[in-house]
Amino acid sequence: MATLAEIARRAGVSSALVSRVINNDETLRVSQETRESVLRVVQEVNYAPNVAAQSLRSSKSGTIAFVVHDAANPVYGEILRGAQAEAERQNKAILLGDSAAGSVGNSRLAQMIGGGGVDGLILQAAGVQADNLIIKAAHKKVPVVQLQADIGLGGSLVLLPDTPAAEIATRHLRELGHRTIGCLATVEGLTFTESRMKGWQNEMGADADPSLVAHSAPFAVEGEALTRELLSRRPDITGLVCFNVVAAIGATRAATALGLDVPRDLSVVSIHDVKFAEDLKVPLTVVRMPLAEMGQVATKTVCIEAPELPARIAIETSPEFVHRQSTAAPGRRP
Amino acid sequence: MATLAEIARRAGVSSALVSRVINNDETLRVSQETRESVLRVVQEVNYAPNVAAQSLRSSKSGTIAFVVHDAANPVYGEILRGAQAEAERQNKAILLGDSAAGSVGNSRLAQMIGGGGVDGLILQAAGVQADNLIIKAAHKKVPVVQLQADIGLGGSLVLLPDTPAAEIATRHLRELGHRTIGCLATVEGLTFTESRMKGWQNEMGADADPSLVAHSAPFAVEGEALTRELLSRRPDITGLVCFNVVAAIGATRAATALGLDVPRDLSVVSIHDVKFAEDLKVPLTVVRMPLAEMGQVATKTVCIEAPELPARIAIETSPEFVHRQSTAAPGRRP
DNA sequence: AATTAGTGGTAAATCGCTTTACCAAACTTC
DNA sequence: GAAGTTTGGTAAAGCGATTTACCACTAATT
Repeated sequence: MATLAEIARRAGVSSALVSRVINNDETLRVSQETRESVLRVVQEVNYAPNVAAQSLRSSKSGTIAFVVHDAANPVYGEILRGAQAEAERQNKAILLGDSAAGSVGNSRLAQMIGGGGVDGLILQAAGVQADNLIIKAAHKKVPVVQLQADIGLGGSLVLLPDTPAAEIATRHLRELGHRTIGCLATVEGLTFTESRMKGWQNEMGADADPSLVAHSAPFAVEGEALTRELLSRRPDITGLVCFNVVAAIGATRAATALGLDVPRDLSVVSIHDVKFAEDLKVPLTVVRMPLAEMGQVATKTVCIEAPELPARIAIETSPEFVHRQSTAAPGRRP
Repeated sequence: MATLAEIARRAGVSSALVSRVINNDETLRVSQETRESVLRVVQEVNYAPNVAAQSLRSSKSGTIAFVVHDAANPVYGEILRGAQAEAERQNKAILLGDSAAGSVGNSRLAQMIGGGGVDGLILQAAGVQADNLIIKAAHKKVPVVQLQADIGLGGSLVLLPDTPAAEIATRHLRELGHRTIGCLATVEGLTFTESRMKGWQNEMGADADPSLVAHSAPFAVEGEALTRELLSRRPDITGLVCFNVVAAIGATRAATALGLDVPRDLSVVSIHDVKFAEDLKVPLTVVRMPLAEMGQVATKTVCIEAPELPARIAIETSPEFVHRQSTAAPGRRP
């Protein structure tokens, strides 16, 4: 692997000169021929600067960590896609951490976060308490952006239009004539859960009753179990707003298992879309969130070179309502 | 950010000593009290070694690059999960590259690969020609493992039990009584495509006719289009083996659009499973591949410290047949 | 002739960690 | 008491890139 010194030797100049030529140092005065001979050697040996050395010198790694609690979750895929695109623009590479795949805390990634090996940290920890060790590692060492929920890491918090999304979903059911609308929410206490709850409440008005609410982790089995419970508690429910599409799929399973037809007996609308929604037994009516944009904004934010990041960033892009066949007027087929 | 020197100063010793204490140098003779006072300071300042410096000194980055051409593809998610788990064991962090999300070639990731910033490269480029620049960057600088298809990068090639999987799928249809079985294959010429073709041929024997084969990229729309074409060419097809589950979903769309019932008029079996397969209109019968294991093996292989990696590694774990409702005897409902 | 101004570079110090080689001082041993 | 031996460390040389300060040499100006 070629080094600057090697090139300098071959070109018969100093390594300082080579570095300054390569980096287009404006203050450098160099003859055309010297410059060219340096560049020729650079080509010849296919030179690539050693990133560790650059990183050591500059205290910049060119890397940001993106930590989720389940990389296989389709929702994160889209956030990641947005993050990746923006990272490309910022000339950063993305280190992927999966807090479900193991304890991120004492992983290499944590070492890197603690040891100046990343320029920023984006953390998506919805539903699971963040790994304390990673928090500690990151503490004051690296810009942090939290996605969707404030789990006390400090740094920026990027939020989706959660309240509007829940309002859109709920309003849709109200407009179809539903009055008793259940709320299959996400994990209690998380920022986005509370914002979505507010959206549901806003539209439900006096009809918002605590017994209509269940909190589910974003897994199908849990969505199914909690929907069963919810429906046994409130058999009068005709519509259900789900805060997570994976839980919503569980909800349709529960309905089917209980002999209910979706949407005739139970309308289901969810936040977040899923691939192949059209191919499901019950194609879900959903409210799409600007997930890629969130990933993009988070990445951009974490790359800002500023003493203090903005505390909160709200993604303003409107959620997109997608009507499929899981919702209809009560008692009706679509 | 604390440095070794800082700790040394505080503890009143040399930084060499601190380093050797921290790294448990067996050859170091040190008094108990000195050791303890060093460790105390290390705790106090919450010391984390600078990874760039370590990396520069050791020529190891503790990082491996995992490059796919579409990180959102569910199939890769599982490979990635396996890779991540093994990376944890090897104490490596994973840099994720998405060759679809942008040109990996001149990205930071490519710089890192070329500049000693990664200890290994795992490349999944099925169906898309690999980015030449990344190939060049990696050339002879870093151990490379290719997944599923040899795209001329050298290094190791990790292969799934492709032929057995295709055999299992095809045999299943044969045993149900199908004779005219189409083959919705993946991109022609790729290693795994050819291996699966062989599996199909093995079971079809004399019935293997080239007109029964179509090659599709792993997208639903393309699977749909090619299935239409295939069925118009060979309307006598009663069973279809798909090499990719996403294309298989497209195939069921095509069948439905043509007024065919799956499985009564067309049985569909696919390689690879997908989440929520049970919730699809047509729950797909599939042959699951040991994807996580492939990710794990690839990671382990790329981490081997050896002059030469093994050229080929075959994953021997048997594919897992999962019978759902997309296959039945010709003319029958399940 | 002496000074100034420009041209075309270079030396050397960091960045922070690791490792090899070496060395005082204290303690044994003969 | 001279020669080893052990104990408990340290000095210094890198790893490779960047950057600041400085310098030799030529050409132009006074």
